[in-house]
Amino acid sequence: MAMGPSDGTAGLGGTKGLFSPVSVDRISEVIVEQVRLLIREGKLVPGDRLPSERSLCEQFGVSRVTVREALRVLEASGLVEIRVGARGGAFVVQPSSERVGKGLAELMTLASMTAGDVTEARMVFELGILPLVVERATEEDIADLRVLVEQGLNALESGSYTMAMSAAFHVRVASAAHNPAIEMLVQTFHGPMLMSLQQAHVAAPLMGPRGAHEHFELVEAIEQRDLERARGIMTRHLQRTADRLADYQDPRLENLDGEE
Amino acid sequence: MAMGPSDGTAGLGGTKGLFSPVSVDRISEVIVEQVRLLIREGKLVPGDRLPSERSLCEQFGVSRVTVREALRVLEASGLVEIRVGARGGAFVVQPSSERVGKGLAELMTLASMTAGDVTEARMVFELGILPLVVERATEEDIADLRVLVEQGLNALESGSYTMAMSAAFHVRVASAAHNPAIEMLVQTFHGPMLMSLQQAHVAAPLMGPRGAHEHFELVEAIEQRDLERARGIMTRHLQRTADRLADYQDPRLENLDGEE
DNA sequence: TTGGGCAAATGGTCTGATTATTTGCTAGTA
DNA sequence: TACTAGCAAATAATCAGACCATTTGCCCAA
Repeated sequence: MAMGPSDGTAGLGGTKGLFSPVSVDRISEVIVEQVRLLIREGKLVPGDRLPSERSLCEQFGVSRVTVREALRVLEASGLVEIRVGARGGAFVVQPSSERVGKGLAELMTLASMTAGDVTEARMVFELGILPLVVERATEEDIADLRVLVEQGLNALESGSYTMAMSAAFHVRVASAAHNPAIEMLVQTFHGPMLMSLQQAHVAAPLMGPRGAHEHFELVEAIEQRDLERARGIMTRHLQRTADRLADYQDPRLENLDGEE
Repeated sequence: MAMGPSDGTAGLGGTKGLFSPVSVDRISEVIVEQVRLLIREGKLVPGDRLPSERSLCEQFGVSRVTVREALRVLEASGLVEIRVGARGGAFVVQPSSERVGKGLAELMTLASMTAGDVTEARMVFELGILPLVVERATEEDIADLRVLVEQGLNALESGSYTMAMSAAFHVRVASAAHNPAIEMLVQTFHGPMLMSLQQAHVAAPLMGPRGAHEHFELVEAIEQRDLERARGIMTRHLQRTADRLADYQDPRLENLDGEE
Protein backbone atom coordinates (compact mmCIF):
# COMPACT_ATOMS: atom_id res chain seq x y z
CA MET A 1 0.00 0.00 0.00
CA ALA A 2 1.75 3.08 -1.20
CA MET A 3 0.69 5.93 0.99
CA GLY A 4 1.32 9.50 0.07
CA PRO A 5 2.48 12.29 2.29
CA SER A 6 -1.07 13.18 3.33
CA ASP A 7 -0.67 11.56 6.70
CA GLY A 8 2.87 12.78 6.95
CA THR A 9 2.95 12.73 10.71
CA ALA A 10 3.33 8.99 10.49
CA GLY A 11 2.08 8.46 13.98
CA LEU A 12 4.36 11.06 15.49
CA GLY A 13 2.97 13.93 17.45
CA GLY A 14 -0.42 12.35 17.26
CA THR A 15 -3.00 13.86 19.54
CA LYS A 16 -1.24 17.05 20.45
CA GLY A 17 -1.13 19.69 17.74
CA LEU A 18 2.05 21.45 18.73
CA PHE A 19 3.81 21.31 15.42
CA SER A 20 5.84 24.40 14.73
CA PRO A 21 5.29 24.85 10.97
CA VAL A 22 2.49 23.54 8.84
CA SER A 23 4.95 20.91 7.75
CA VAL A 24 2.74 18.08 6.60
CA ASP A 25 5.49 17.43 4.10
CA ARG A 26 8.35 15.13 3.88
CA ILE A 27 8.29 12.32 6.38
CA SER A 28 12.02 11.99 6.09
CA GLU A 29 12.35 15.52 7.39
CA VAL A 30 10.36 14.61 10.47
CA ILE A 31 12.72 11.75 11.12
CA VAL A 32 15.71 14.03 10.70
CA GLU A 33 14.22 16.42 13.18
CA GLN A 34 13.61 13.69 15.71
CA VAL A 35 17.15 12.43 15.55
CA ARG A 36 18.49 15.95 15.64
CA LEU A 37 16.51 16.58 18.78
CA LEU A 38 17.78 13.42 20.43
CA ILE A 39 21.33 14.48 19.69
CA ARG A 40 20.76 17.99 20.97
CA GLU A 41 19.21 16.69 24.14
CA GLY A 42 22.15 14.43 24.68
CA LYS A 43 20.05 11.29 24.49
CA LEU A 44 22.28 10.34 21.61
CA VAL A 45 25.94 11.06 22.14
CA PRO A 46 28.92 10.70 19.81
CA GLY A 47 29.73 7.06 19.34
CA ASP A 48 26.16 5.90 19.74
CA ARG A 49 24.76 3.80 16.98
CA LEU A 50 21.31 4.36 15.58
CA PRO A 51 19.15 1.31 14.92
CA SER A 52 19.62 -0.29 11.54
CA GLU A 53 17.66 1.01 8.59
CA ARG A 54 15.20 -1.83 8.83
CA SER A 55 14.68 -1.28 12.52
CA LEU A 56 14.04 2.38 11.96
CA CYS A 57 11.53 1.49 9.27
CA GLU A 58 9.51 -0.50 11.77
CA GLN A 59 9.82 2.05 14.56
CA PHE A 60 8.76 4.93 12.38
CA GLY A 61 6.34 2.91 10.34
CA VAL A 62 7.82 4.06 7.05
CA SER A 63 9.68 2.48 4.19
CA ARG A 64 13.38 2.07 3.89
CA VAL A 65 13.63 4.68 1.20
CA THR A 66 12.33 7.32 3.55
CA VAL A 67 14.65 6.32 6.36
CA ARG A 68 17.59 6.31 4.01
CA GLU A 69 16.83 9.81 2.81
CA ALA A 70 16.71 10.99 6.40
CA LEU A 71 20.06 9.34 7.08
CA ARG A 72 21.52 11.04 4.03
CA VAL A 73 20.49 14.44 5.33
CA LEU A 74 21.88 13.69 8.77
CA GLU A 75 25.10 12.54 7.20
CA ALA A 76 25.37 15.62 5.01
CA SER A 77 24.75 17.74 8.09
CA GLY A 78 27.75 16.18 9.74
CA LEU A 79 25.73 14.65 12.54
CA VAL A 80 26.18 10.98 11.78
CA GLU A 81 28.59 8.79 9.91
CA ILE A 82 27.40 5.73 8.05
CA ARG A 83 29.36 2.52 7.91
CA VAL A 84 28.48 -0.51 5.84
CA GLY A 85 28.73 -4.17 6.62
CA ALA A 86 27.87 -6.15 9.72
CA ARG A 87 28.04 -4.02 12.85
CA GLY A 88 27.69 -1.08 10.52
CA GLY A 89 24.98 1.52 10.62
CA ALA A 90 24.65 5.18 11.47
CA PHE A 91 26.94 6.41 14.23
CA VAL A 92 26.65 9.76 15.90
CA VAL A 93 29.87 11.69 15.41
CA GLN A 94 31.59 14.36 17.41
CA PRO A 95 31.24 17.53 15.36
CA SER A 96 34.76 18.80 15.04
CA SER A 97 35.63 22.35 14.18
CA GLU A 98 37.31 20.88 11.15
CA ARG A 99 34.09 19.33 9.95
CA VAL A 100 32.20 22.53 10.56
CA GLY A 101 34.79 24.59 8.77
CA LYS A 102 34.60 22.35 5.77
CA GLY A 103 31.00 23.13 5.10
CA LEU A 104 31.59 26.78 5.62
CA ALA A 105 34.57 26.78 3.32
CA GLU A 106 32.51 25.13 0.63
CA LEU A 107 30.01 27.92 0.71
CA MET A 108 32.59 30.62 0.93
CA THR A 109 34.04 29.51 -2.36
CA LEU A 110 30.56 29.73 -3.84
CA ALA A 111 29.66 33.03 -2.33
CA SER A 112 30.65 36.09 -4.27
CA MET A 113 33.71 36.70 -2.23
CA THR A 114 37.06 37.87 -3.46
CA ALA A 115 40.44 36.81 -2.22
CA GLY A 116 40.87 40.33 -0.99
CA ASP A 117 37.75 40.00 1.13
CA VAL A 118 39.04 36.88 2.77
CA THR A 119 42.47 38.37 3.33
CA GLU A 120 40.98 41.41 4.93
CA ALA A 121 38.91 39.30 7.26
CA ARG A 122 42.03 37.35 8.13
CA MET A 123 43.84 40.57 8.90
CA VAL A 124 41.18 41.60 11.33
CA PHE A 125 40.90 38.26 12.97
CA GLU A 126 44.42 36.95 13.10
CA LEU A 127 45.68 40.27 14.36
CA GLY A 128 42.83 40.51 16.80
CA ILE A 129 43.57 37.23 18.47
CA LEU A 130 47.26 37.92 18.93
CA PRO A 131 46.79 39.39 22.40
CA LEU A 132 45.06 36.21 23.47
CA VAL A 133 47.71 34.05 21.87
CA VAL A 134 50.57 35.94 23.42
CA GLU A 135 48.91 35.75 26.80
CA ARG A 136 47.82 32.16 26.75
CA ALA A 137 50.29 30.21 24.63
CA THR A 138 51.62 27.25 26.58
CA GLU A 139 54.99 25.60 26.22
CA GLU A 140 53.30 22.87 24.26
CA ASP A 141 51.84 25.39 21.85
CA ILE A 142 55.21 26.92 21.26
CA ALA A 143 56.89 23.56 20.87
CA ASP A 144 54.34 22.59 18.25
CA LEU A 145 54.84 25.84 16.42
CA ARG A 146 58.57 25.36 16.43
CA VAL A 147 58.11 21.98 14.83
CA LEU A 148 55.90 23.46 12.15
CA VAL A 149 58.39 26.22 11.43
CA GLU A 150 61.15 23.65 11.24
CA GLN A 151 59.19 21.53 8.84
CA GLY A 152 58.44 24.61 6.80
CA LEU A 153 62.08 25.53 6.47
CA ASN A 154 63.01 22.01 5.47
CA ALA A 155 60.25 21.84 2.93
CA LEU A 156 61.32 25.17 1.58
CA GLU A 157 64.83 23.92 0.94
CA SER A 158 63.62 20.82 -0.80
CA GLY A 159 61.10 22.84 -2.74
CA SER A 160 58.16 20.91 -1.37
CA TYR A 161 56.52 23.66 0.60
CA THR A 162 52.75 23.67 0.25
CA MET A 163 50.03 26.08 1.17
CA ALA A 164 48.63 23.44 3.47
CA MET A 165 51.71 23.83 5.64
CA SER A 166 51.25 27.55 5.86
CA ALA A 167 47.60 27.08 6.70
CA ALA A 168 48.51 24.56 9.37
CA PHE A 169 50.86 27.05 10.94
CA HIS A 170 48.33 29.83 11.06
CA VAL A 171 45.68 27.52 12.45
CA ARG A 172 48.04 26.28 15.09
CA VAL A 173 48.81 29.84 16.10
CA ALA A 174 45.12 30.48 16.45
CA SER A 175 44.62 27.39 18.54
CA ALA A 176 47.06 28.84 21.04
CA ALA A 177 44.32 31.29 21.91
CA HIS A 178 42.66 28.29 23.53
CA ASN A 179 39.24 29.10 22.23
CA PRO A 180 37.49 26.55 20.02
CA ALA A 181 35.34 29.16 18.32
CA ILE A 182 38.38 31.13 17.26
CA GLU A 183 40.19 28.05 16.08
CA MET A 184 37.25 27.05 13.98
CA LEU A 185 37.01 30.42 12.35
CA VAL A 186 40.65 30.57 11.41
CA GLN A 187 40.32 27.11 9.98
CA THR A 188 37.41 28.41 7.98
CA PHE A 189 39.52 31.12 6.46
CA HIS A 190 42.10 28.72 5.23
CA GLY A 191 39.63 26.19 3.90
CA PRO A 192 38.61 28.09 0.79
CA MET A 193 42.17 29.03 0.06
CA LEU A 194 43.39 25.48 0.05
CA MET A 195 40.39 24.40 -1.91
CA SER A 196 40.85 26.94 -4.62
CA LEU A 197 44.53 26.21 -4.78
CA GLN A 198 43.85 22.57 -5.37
CA GLN A 199 41.39 23.51 -8.07
CA ALA A 200 43.86 25.79 -9.75
CA HIS A 201 46.55 23.13 -9.53
CA VAL A 202 48.83 25.53 -7.75
CA ALA A 203 50.33 23.17 -5.24
CA ALA A 204 53.68 24.67 -6.04
CA PRO A 205 55.76 26.23 -3.31
CA LEU A 206 54.56 29.73 -2.71
CA MET A 207 56.21 30.48 0.56
CA GLY A 208 59.26 32.64 0.17
CA PRO A 209 62.19 32.54 2.55
CA ARG A 210 60.98 35.81 3.90
CA GLY A 211 57.58 34.44 4.83
CA ALA A 212 59.11 31.41 6.44
CA HIS A 213 61.41 33.57 8.48
CA GLU A 214 58.46 35.62 9.61
CA HIS A 215 56.84 32.48 10.89
CA PHE A 216 59.98 31.85 12.87
CA GLU A 217 60.07 35.34 14.27
CA LEU A 218 56.40 35.20 15.16
CA VAL A 219 56.91 32.14 17.31
CA GLU A 220 59.80 33.87 19.00
CA ALA A 221 57.72 36.95 19.75
CA ILE A 222 54.93 34.80 21.15
CA GLU A 223 57.35 32.98 23.36
CA GLN A 224 58.70 36.26 24.68
CA ARG A 225 55.16 37.50 25.21
CA ASP A 226 56.04 40.47 23.08
CA LEU A 227 52.68 41.50 21.73
CA GLU A 228 53.84 44.54 19.83
CA ARG A 229 56.52 42.66 18.01
CA ALA A 230 54.16 39.81 17.20
CA ARG A 231 51.65 42.27 15.87
CA GLY A 232 54.23 43.92 13.70
CA ILE A 233 55.38 40.66 12.24
CA MET A 234 51.90 39.40 11.56
CA THR A 235 50.90 42.68 10.00
CA ARG A 236 53.81 42.58 7.59
CA HIS A 237 53.21 38.94 6.89
CA LEU A 238 49.57 39.38 6.00
CA GLN A 239 50.15 42.67 4.27
CA ARG A 240 52.39 41.03 1.76
CA THR A 241 49.61 38.60 1.02
CA ALA A 242 47.31 41.51 0.37
CA ASP A 243 49.85 43.24 -1.84
CA ARG A 244 50.43 40.18 -3.90
CA LEU A 245 46.75 39.73 -4.38
CA ALA A 246 46.49 43.26 -5.63
CA ASP A 247 48.71 42.31 -8.54
CA TYR A 248 46.04 40.13 -10.02
CA GLN A 249 43.63 41.57 -12.47
CA ASP A 250 40.78 39.45 -11.30
CA PRO A 251 41.43 38.92 -7.64
CA ARG A 252 38.80 36.26 -7.13
CA LEU A 253 39.32 33.20 -5.03
CA GLU A 254 40.81 31.29 -7.92
CA ASN A 255 43.87 33.36 -7.43
CA LEU A 256 44.10 33.10 -3.71
CA ASP A 257 47.69 32.01 -3.80
CA GLY A 258 49.06 35.23 -2.51
CA GLU A 259 50.34 33.74 0.69
CA GLU A 260 54.02 33.86 0.27
CA MET B 1 18.66 -5.85 -13.02
CA ALA B 2 19.77 -4.76 -9.63
CA MET B 3 23.38 -3.83 -9.83
CA GLY B 4 25.50 -3.23 -6.80
CA PRO B 5 27.99 -0.45 -6.20
CA SER B 6 30.85 -2.43 -7.72
CA ASP B 7 30.89 -0.30 -10.83
CA GLY B 8 30.29 2.80 -8.79
CA THR B 9 32.20 5.08 -11.09
CA ALA B 10 29.18 5.08 -13.35
CA GLY B 11 31.21 5.85 -16.41
CA LEU B 12 32.98 8.83 -14.86
CA GLY B 13 36.69 9.14 -14.72
CA GLY B 14 37.05 5.99 -16.68
CA THR B 15 40.52 5.63 -18.14
CA LYS B 16 42.34 8.14 -16.03
CA GLY B 17 42.98 7.12 -12.44
CA LEU B 18 42.98 10.54 -10.86
CA PHE B 19 40.41 9.92 -8.17
CA SER B 20 41.31 11.59 -4.95
CA PRO B 21 40.14 8.90 -2.51
CA VAL B 22 39.52 5.25 -3.17
CA SER B 23 35.87 6.20 -3.30
CA VAL B 24 34.42 3.47 -5.47
CA ASP B 25 31.43 3.73 -3.18
CA ARG B 26 28.18 5.44 -3.29
CA ILE B 27 26.96 6.36 -6.72
CA SER B 28 24.82 9.06 -5.20
CA GLU B 29 27.96 10.73 -3.90
CA VAL B 30 29.41 10.81 -7.38
CA ILE B 31 26.31 12.54 -8.61
CA VAL B 32 26.52 15.06 -5.80
CA GLU B 33 30.11 15.77 -6.72
CA GLN B 34 29.24 16.27 -10.36
CA VAL B 35 26.54 18.77 -9.60
CA ARG B 36 28.73 20.51 -7.06
CA LEU B 37 31.41 20.88 -9.68
CA LEU B 38 28.99 22.28 -12.21
CA ILE B 39 27.90 24.86 -9.68
CA ARG B 40 31.45 25.75 -8.74
CA GLU B 41 32.39 26.14 -12.36
CA GLY B 42 29.45 28.40 -12.93
CA LYS B 43 27.86 26.07 -15.44
CA LEU B 44 24.92 25.99 -13.11
CA VAL B 45 23.97 29.32 -11.62
CA PRO B 46 21.37 30.24 -9.02
CA GLY B 47 17.93 29.98 -10.51
CA ASP B 48 18.83 27.19 -12.89
CA ARG B 49 16.72 24.10 -12.71
CA LEU B 50 18.20 20.64 -12.74
CA PRO B 51 16.52 18.01 -14.91
CA SER B 52 13.69 16.15 -13.28
CA GLU B 53 14.44 13.12 -11.17
CA ARG B 54 13.36 10.81 -13.92
CA SER B 55 15.53 12.59 -16.46
CA LEU B 56 18.53 12.40 -14.20
CA CYS B 57 17.92 8.69 -13.79
CA GLU B 58 18.30 8.20 -17.50
CA GLN B 59 21.26 10.52 -17.89
CA PHE B 60 23.20 8.90 -15.08
CA GLY B 61 21.90 5.43 -15.77
CA VAL B 62 20.84 4.90 -12.18
CA SER B 63 17.60 4.42 -10.35
CA ARG B 64 15.44 7.10 -8.91
CA VAL B 65 16.35 6.24 -5.35
CA THR B 66 19.96 7.03 -6.03
CA VAL B 67 19.18 10.31 -7.70
CA ARG B 68 16.88 11.27 -4.86
CA GLU B 69 19.52 10.59 -2.27
CA ALA B 70 21.93 12.80 -4.16
CA LEU B 71 19.34 15.55 -4.28
CA ARG B 72 18.80 15.21 -0.56
CA VAL B 73 22.47 15.78 0.10
CA LEU B 74 22.58 18.76 -2.23
CA GLU B 75 19.54 20.17 -0.53
CA ALA B 76 20.99 19.65 2.94
CA SER B 77 24.17 21.34 1.76
CA GLY B 78 22.17 24.40 0.85
CA LEU B 79 23.04 24.14 -2.83
CA VAL B 80 19.62 23.42 -4.27
CA GLU B 81 16.03 23.88 -3.29
CA ILE B 82 13.40 21.36 -4.24
CA ARG B 83 9.91 22.29 -5.23
CA VAL B 84 7.07 19.89 -5.91
CA GLY B 85 4.40 19.93 -8.54
CA ALA B 86 4.52 20.68 -12.24
CA ARG B 87 7.34 23.06 -13.07
CA GLY B 88 8.89 21.89 -9.83
CA GLY B 89 12.24 20.22 -9.46
CA ALA B 90 15.64 21.05 -8.05
CA PHE B 91 16.65 24.68 -8.38
CA VAL B 92 20.12 25.98 -7.73
CA VAL B 93 19.98 28.57 -5.00
CA GLN B 94 22.18 31.49 -4.13
CA PRO B 95 24.05 30.26 -1.09
CA SER B 96 23.31 32.90 1.47
CA SER B 97 25.32 33.26 4.60
CA GLU B 98 22.04 32.87 6.40
CA ARG B 99 21.44 29.48 4.93
CA VAL B 100 24.96 28.43 5.68
CA GLY B 101 24.87 29.75 9.19
CA LYS B 102 21.86 27.61 9.99
CA GLY B 103 23.59 24.32 9.52
CA LEU B 104 26.67 25.75 11.07
CA ALA B 105 24.81 26.90 14.12
CA GLU B 106 23.55 23.40 14.60
CA LEU B 107 27.04 22.04 14.70
CA MET B 108 28.37 24.83 16.83
CA THR B 109 25.84 24.15 19.54
CA LEU B 110 26.97 20.58 19.51
CA ALA B 111 30.65 21.30 19.40
CA SER B 112 32.37 21.71 22.72
CA MET B 113 32.13 25.43 22.60
CA THR B 114 31.00 27.55 25.49
CA ALA B 115 29.06 30.75 25.32
CA GLY B 116 32.13 32.44 26.67
CA ASP B 117 34.16 31.16 23.77
CA VAL B 118 31.74 32.58 21.27
CA THR B 119 31.53 35.87 23.08
CA GLU B 120 35.27 36.19 23.16
CA ALA B 121 35.46 35.51 19.45
CA ARG B 122 32.80 38.14 18.90
CA MET B 123 34.81 40.61 20.94
CA VAL B 124 37.81 40.10 18.75
CA PHE B 125 35.92 40.22 15.53
CA GLU B 126 33.30 42.87 16.08
CA LEU B 127 35.84 45.19 17.64
CA GLY B 128 38.33 44.43 14.92
CA ILE B 129 36.03 45.38 12.11
CA LEU B 130 35.03 48.69 13.64
CA PRO B 131 37.78 50.62 11.86
CA LEU B 132 36.48 49.33 8.57
CA VAL B 133 32.91 50.09 9.48
CA VAL B 134 33.68 53.60 10.62
CA GLU B 135 35.61 54.24 7.47
CA ARG B 136 33.27 52.70 4.97
CA ALA B 137 29.75 53.06 6.30
CA THR B 138 27.54 54.71 3.72
CA GLU B 139 24.52 56.87 4.33
CA GLU B 140 22.38 53.91 3.47
CA ASP B 141 24.11 51.80 6.08
CA ILE B 142 23.52 54.40 8.71
CA ALA B 143 19.91 54.90 7.70
CA ASP B 144 19.30 51.18 7.99
CA LEU B 145 20.94 51.07 11.38
CA ARG B 146 18.82 53.96 12.56
CA VAL B 147 15.72 52.06 11.55
CA LEU B 148 16.88 49.00 13.44
CA VAL B 149 17.62 51.04 16.54
CA GLU B 150 14.21 52.67 16.28
CA GLN B 151 12.50 49.32 15.96
CA GLY B 152 14.49 48.08 18.91
CA LEU B 153 13.41 50.94 21.11
CA ASN B 154 9.78 50.48 20.14
CA ALA B 155 9.93 46.76 20.75
CA LEU B 156 11.56 47.40 24.08
CA GLU B 157 8.69 49.59 25.18
CA SER B 158 6.10 47.08 24.14
CA GLY B 159 8.09 44.28 25.71
CA SER B 160 8.48 42.44 22.43
CA TYR B 161 12.20 42.78 21.99
CA THR B 162 13.83 39.61 20.78
CA MET B 163 17.36 38.43 20.45
CA ALA B 164 16.82 38.20 16.73
CA MET B 165 16.56 41.97 16.62
CA SER B 166 19.80 42.40 18.46
CA ALA B 167 21.46 39.92 16.16
CA ALA B 168 20.09 41.74 13.14
CA PHE B 169 21.60 44.95 14.39
CA HIS B 170 25.03 43.50 14.94
CA VAL B 171 24.99 41.80 11.57
CA ARG B 172 23.94 45.02 9.90
CA VAL B 173 26.80 46.83 11.57
CA ALA B 174 29.17 44.22 10.24
CA SER B 175 27.77 44.51 6.75
CA ALA B 176 28.76 48.16 6.80
CA ALA B 177 32.33 46.95 6.53
CA HIS B 178 31.38 46.05 2.96
CA ASN B 179 33.12 42.74 3.03
CA PRO B 180 31.03 39.62 2.39
CA ALA B 181 33.41 37.37 4.28
CA ILE B 182 33.12 39.47 7.38
CA GLU B 183 29.37 39.73 7.14
CA MET B 184 29.03 36.02 6.79
CA LEU B 185 31.21 35.32 9.78
CA VAL B 186 29.36 37.68 12.05
CA GLN B 187 26.15 36.05 10.98
CA THR B 188 27.70 32.76 11.91
CA PHE B 189 28.31 33.99 15.42
CA HIS B 190 24.73 34.97 15.94
CA GLY B 191 23.22 31.83 14.50
CA PRO B 192 23.98 29.54 17.41
CA MET B 193 22.91 32.13 19.91
CA LEU B 194 19.49 32.50 18.41
CA MET B 195 19.09 28.80 18.10
CA SER B 196 19.99 28.06 21.68
CA LEU B 197 17.69 30.81 22.83
CA GLN B 198 14.82 29.31 20.94
CA GLN B 199 15.62 25.96 22.42
CA ALA B 200 15.71 27.30 25.91
CA HIS B 201 12.40 29.08 25.29
CA VAL B 202 13.98 32.33 26.23
CA ALA B 203 12.39 34.46 23.59
CA ALA B 204 11.66 36.97 26.29
CA PRO B 205 13.07 40.46 26.04
CA LEU B 206 16.65 40.40 27.14
CA MET B 207 17.75 43.72 25.88
CA GLY B 208 17.94 46.28 28.61
CA PRO B 209 17.37 49.98 28.02
CA ARG B 210 21.07 50.37 28.49
CA GLY B 211 21.93 47.99 25.69
CA ALA B 212 19.44 49.61 23.39
CA HIS B 213 20.87 52.99 24.12
CA GLU B 214 24.33 51.69 23.36
CA HIS B 215 23.09 50.61 19.97
CA PHE B 216 21.89 54.13 19.42
CA GLU B 217 25.18 55.63 20.51
CA LEU B 218 27.12 53.25 18.35
CA VAL B 219 25.31 54.36 15.25
CA GLU B 220 25.99 57.94 16.20
CA ALA B 221 29.68 57.26 16.62
CA ILE B 222 29.84 55.50 13.29
CA GLU B 223 28.13 58.40 11.60
CA GLN B 224 30.60 60.81 13.12
CA ARG B 225 33.46 58.54 12.07
CA ASP B 226 34.58 58.54 15.65
CA LEU B 227 36.45 55.26 15.89
CA GLU B 228 37.57 55.61 19.46
CA ARG B 229 34.11 56.32 20.71
CA ALA B 230 32.63 53.47 18.70
CA ARG B 231 35.24 51.16 20.08
CA GLY B 232 34.50 52.21 23.60
CA ILE B 233 30.79 51.68 23.19
CA MET B 234 31.16 48.30 21.56
CA THR B 235 33.61 47.18 24.21
CA ARG B 236 31.24 48.07 27.00
CA HIS B 237 28.35 46.53 25.14
CA LEU B 238 30.05 43.21 24.59
CA GLN B 239 31.72 43.24 27.95
CA ARG B 240 28.38 43.24 29.68
CA THR B 241 27.48 40.16 27.71
CA ALA B 242 30.60 38.50 28.96
CA ASP B 243 29.91 39.54 32.52
CA ARG B 244 26.41 38.24 32.44
CA LEU B 245 27.60 34.97 31.06
CA ALA B 246 30.04 34.65 33.90
CA ASP B 247 27.09 34.52 36.28
CA TYR B 248 26.05 31.16 34.98
CA GLN B 249 27.39 28.06 36.60
CA ASP B 250 27.47 26.12 33.39
CA PRO B 251 28.15 28.70 30.75
CA ARG B 252 27.41 26.47 27.83
CA LEU B 253 25.59 27.61 24.76
CA GLU B 254 22.24 26.79 26.26
CA ASN B 255 22.69 29.87 28.32
CA LEU B 256 23.85 32.13 25.62
CA ASP B 257 21.31 34.75 26.51
CA GLY B 258 23.77 37.15 27.97
CA GLU B 259 23.26 39.73 25.29
CA GLU B 260 21.43 42.45 27.04
C1' DT C 1 -14.16 36.97 -20.83
C1' DT C 2 -14.16 34.12 -17.09
C1' DG C 3 -14.56 30.08 -14.43
C1' DG C 4 -14.24 25.09 -13.64
C1' DG C 5 -12.17 21.14 -14.34
C1' DC C 6 -9.16 17.91 -16.43
C1' DA C 7 -4.56 16.29 -17.77
C1' DA C 8 0.34 16.34 -17.54
C1' DA C 9 4.54 16.99 -15.00
C1' DT C 10 6.86 16.23 -10.87
C1' DG C 11 8.24 15.10 -6.28
C1' DG C 12 7.04 11.80 -2.24
C1' DT C 13 6.42 7.25 -0.85
C1' DC C 14 5.79 2.21 -0.81
C1' DT C 15 7.05 -2.78 -1.71
C1' DG C 16 10.15 -6.35 -2.49
C1' DA C 17 14.07 -7.88 -4.31
C1' DT C 18 19.48 -8.32 -5.44
C1' DT C 19 24.37 -7.09 -4.62
C1' DA C 20 28.51 -5.86 -2.02
C1' DT C 21 30.84 -5.49 2.26
C1' DT C 22 32.03 -6.37 6.76
C1' DT C 23 32.12 -9.14 10.94
C1' DG C 24 32.07 -13.12 13.64
C1' DC C 25 31.95 -17.77 14.16
C1' DT C 26 32.91 -22.42 12.90
C1' DA C 27 35.13 -26.17 11.15
C1' DG C 28 39.08 -28.14 9.37
C1' DT C 29 44.03 -28.63 9.52
C1' DA C 30 48.84 -28.54 11.13
C1' DT D 1 46.25 -26.27 20.97
C1' DA D 2 46.68 -22.76 17.54
C1' DC D 3 45.76 -20.97 13.23
C1' DT D 4 43.61 -20.32 8.89
C1' DA D 5 40.03 -20.76 5.42
C1' DG D 6 35.60 -20.20 4.59
C1' DC D 7 30.82 -19.77 5.39
C1' DA D 8 26.76 -17.36 7.40
C1' DA D 9 24.55 -13.35 9.16
C1' DA D 10 23.95 -8.44 9.43
C1' DT D 11 23.78 -4.33 7.01
C1' DA D 12 24.06 -0.67 3.72
C1' DA D 13 23.63 0.32 -1.50
C1' DT D 14 21.02 -0.14 -5.26
C1' DC D 15 17.45 -1.44 -8.58
C1' DA D 16 12.63 -1.86 -10.63
C1' DG D 17 8.01 -0.63 -10.95
C1' DA D 18 4.20 1.10 -8.87
C1' DC D 19 0.81 4.61 -6.66
C1' DC D 20 -0.30 9.06 -4.34
C1' DA D 21 -0.31 14.26 -3.78
C1' DT D 22 0.53 18.72 -5.56
C1' DT D 23 1.08 22.12 -8.79
C1' DT D 24 0.63 24.18 -13.27
C1' DG D 25 -1.31 25.13 -17.55
C1' DC D 26 -4.62 24.56 -20.88
C1' DC D 27 -9.10 23.75 -22.85
C1' DC D 28 -13.82 24.06 -22.97
C1' DA D 29 -18.12 25.64 -21.54
C1' DA D 30 -21.08 29.25 -19.62
